[in-house]
Amino acid sequence: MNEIALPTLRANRVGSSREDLRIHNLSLVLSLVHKNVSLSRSDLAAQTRLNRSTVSDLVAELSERGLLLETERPQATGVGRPSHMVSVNNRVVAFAVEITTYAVRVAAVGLAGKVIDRRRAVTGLLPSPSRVVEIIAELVASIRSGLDKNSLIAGIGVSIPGQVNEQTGTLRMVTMLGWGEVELASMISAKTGLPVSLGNDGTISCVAERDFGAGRGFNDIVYIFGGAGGIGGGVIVGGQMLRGTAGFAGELGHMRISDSKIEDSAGLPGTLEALVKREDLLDALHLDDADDDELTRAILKSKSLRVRKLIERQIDLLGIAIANCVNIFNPEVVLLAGFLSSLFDADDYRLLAKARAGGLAGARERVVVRKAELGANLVLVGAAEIAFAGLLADPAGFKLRSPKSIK
Amino acid sequence: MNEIALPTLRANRVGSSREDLRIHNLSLVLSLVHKNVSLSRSDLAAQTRLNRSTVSDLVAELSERGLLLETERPQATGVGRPSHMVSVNNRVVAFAVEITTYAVRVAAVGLAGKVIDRRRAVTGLLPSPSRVVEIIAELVASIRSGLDKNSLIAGIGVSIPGQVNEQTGTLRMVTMLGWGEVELASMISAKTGLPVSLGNDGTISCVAERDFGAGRGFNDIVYIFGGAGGIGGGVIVGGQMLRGTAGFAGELGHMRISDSKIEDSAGLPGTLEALVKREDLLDALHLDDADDDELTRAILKSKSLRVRKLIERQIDLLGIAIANCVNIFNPEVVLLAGFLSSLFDADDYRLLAKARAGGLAGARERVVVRKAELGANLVLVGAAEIAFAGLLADPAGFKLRSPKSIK
DNA sequence: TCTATTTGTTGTCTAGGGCAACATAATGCA
DNA sequence: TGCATTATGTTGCCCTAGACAACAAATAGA
Repeated sequence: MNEIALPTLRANRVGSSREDLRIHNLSLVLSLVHKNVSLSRSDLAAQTRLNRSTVSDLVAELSERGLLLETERPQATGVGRPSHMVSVNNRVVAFAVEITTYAVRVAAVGLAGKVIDRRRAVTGLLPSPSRVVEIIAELVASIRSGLDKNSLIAGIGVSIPGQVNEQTGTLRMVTMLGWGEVELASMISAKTGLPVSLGNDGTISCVAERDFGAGRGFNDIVYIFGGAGGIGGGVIVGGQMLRGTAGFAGELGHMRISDSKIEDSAGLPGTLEALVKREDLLDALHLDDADDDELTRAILKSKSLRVRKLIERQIDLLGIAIANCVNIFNPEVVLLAGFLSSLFDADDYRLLAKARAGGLAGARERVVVRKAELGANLVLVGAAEIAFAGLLADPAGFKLRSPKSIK
Repeated sequence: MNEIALPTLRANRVGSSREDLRIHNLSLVLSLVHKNVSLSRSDLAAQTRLNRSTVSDLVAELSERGLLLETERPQATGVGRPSHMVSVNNRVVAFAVEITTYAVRVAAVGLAGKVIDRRRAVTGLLPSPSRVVEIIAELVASIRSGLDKNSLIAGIGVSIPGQVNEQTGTLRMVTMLGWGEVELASMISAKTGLPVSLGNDGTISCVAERDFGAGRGFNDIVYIFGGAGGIGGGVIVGGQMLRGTAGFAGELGHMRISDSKIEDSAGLPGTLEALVKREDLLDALHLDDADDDELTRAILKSKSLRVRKLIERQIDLLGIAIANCVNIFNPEVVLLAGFLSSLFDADDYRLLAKARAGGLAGARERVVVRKAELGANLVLVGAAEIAFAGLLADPAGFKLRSPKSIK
């Protein structure tokens, strides 16, 4: 029904001129097609409530700029003249980068959300920032050289397993990598000649879920992700990513919920991340390593009382955290990803009961708790999304690059 | 329900036409003058980045509608032709209603933020909703009859010490009054013939602080209020009130931060509200009743070890809650109101240290913790703000009423 | 008094969305 | 098969609202 994450125009406090109007409407149309991959022009007119002729004009401009494609032969859906389908041009691409503890993944992702090419390189343990930047630049260059000549490059979006100042493109405290303050965005930009956007991995995954996953159609989402390194999160408020002043918002894993002295990865005691750990589950199940599906299966199969107790404890704690989020954000949906979805599968009834018990009457009623949808490509798609953000916000003003023009 | 403060244009997902443009710019100008009480036309042009002639035109339309006033004799500020001052017309009024446990306050508040008239009636303990509505209607009517004939009435804004569905104007769970689900907005509207907006008291106070108090100039605010009935809160994200799906968001007091079994007013254990209580302070200080200033003085004067310990415990818990908020919202400022500001005064150093200790590196750095500013009129001003919201959002389309036309 | 500076005012220009009329392409029924 | 119906695309014109430029007005300072 409602479309989400549509472009908020510029939610700033300056006056708007006719140009802003045009930018907004172009942005709106492009964003709508982007989210739905393909739409008819009449759908666009209906959803935007703009005049047919206006939509035609907007679509024409976006097509001219190479952002949209119109099908020649429209297929009929019912009575009346069939409408042309408009789809996003997947030749408009962004480079999505995922930095993890010991590897880097880079992908070219089309505006239609399709992964066009993907490479991966192992960085080794605790690599230096400049080494990682080098590897990223190499991977980007090699993918770039293989792109279609007509491609248009929007930029690079990078997912970071730690804190990021999104305003300045600076890293802070990536404990998993042992990095302190690093000017990552400008470093990557210098080596590639492309604009770079950074984002926290939780935030980025949340965006991906909103646009293409279990969060579609929702405007108020709490997303909690459990990975090997800890628990991250992201929050969508009124269709918009919650960023905070510097982009540090959404650290749901470091929410303190207990008097326990056990510390999380950031050294904070009694937090959700400190108490609900993937490792503990693996230990109890005598698993060395497992992906989330294997973990879920192992949990469901296990007859061990110890495992049972552990899971109940973790579920109860997760329930408390969810309740806190519900009281604070009054969201439409809470999405659980990573091993937290294994906990959901283990005993969703208990989890929901616990979450409800801690929520206030009003807020908890309509809340839906769900598993996230997107799998391995999640972060890459999300990273591409933040790279596309500028283009989507101002389709006419955003400068796209060719695959050839290096630097 | 509606937005207050600066009008973020319509952050909606439909296309914009020229009319929307006009609405936005009118809204912007009116909101700016409203926030600053008085501004010169050149200031307006500078701040909105609109053309001088456009600002003139907008101001002229708003003046014609009786919303703004222009001074005849501009006073010079420097070189150049002096600019006309534009101020908000305080004859445009809203009725602000504050419902508390045993009394109702109603005020007429001008668009300039001045309280024009104010009445109060004691309701007795646990009055029925319809009784309270009756009292409100009477107070509104009596104030209304005394208003200047040229007044323009925007509507009624009501502050509720409990949960409110702002979308539907329905109350839920006002434990302090023993009320369940009540269609309060339509009840009041039926008796007064005026549009009614409801808001949670925490939310409303937060809005008032943002617009006229310690939150001026900030876009990301966490507000925590400690009253006799418990702890409420409000959050401003990117200049906008955090509302959630149904308007239940911002219940910071019910955030669970401990394993303690002590329950808060909603029956939730281990929450901030359960553990940090005004009552406990009064008890320890052997005070029967005291306002916040008296409380602060008593705290600072007290030499009792028991009091000292209690305060330290409360401060530490409040610090944890603040840290959680900082990690979740990455705000620019955290405002403490009510008896929480007494705790701040008691030992701000300890409180800040505790809050910092629980915050993540990035988010905690620039956070400022402050006492809220506005006093007794806070809630009334805030309630008026939510009544003005519709007018500020669409100055040309909003229907104002005369004092005479009853019903 | 004259100049520089800033602001207000007026008339004109123009971009861009609305609208109506018409063209087009499908369905459905006689 | 032909014609009515319906939904969509296209075209030309209109209108509004903001920009802009030129000029007037009001101040300070020399």
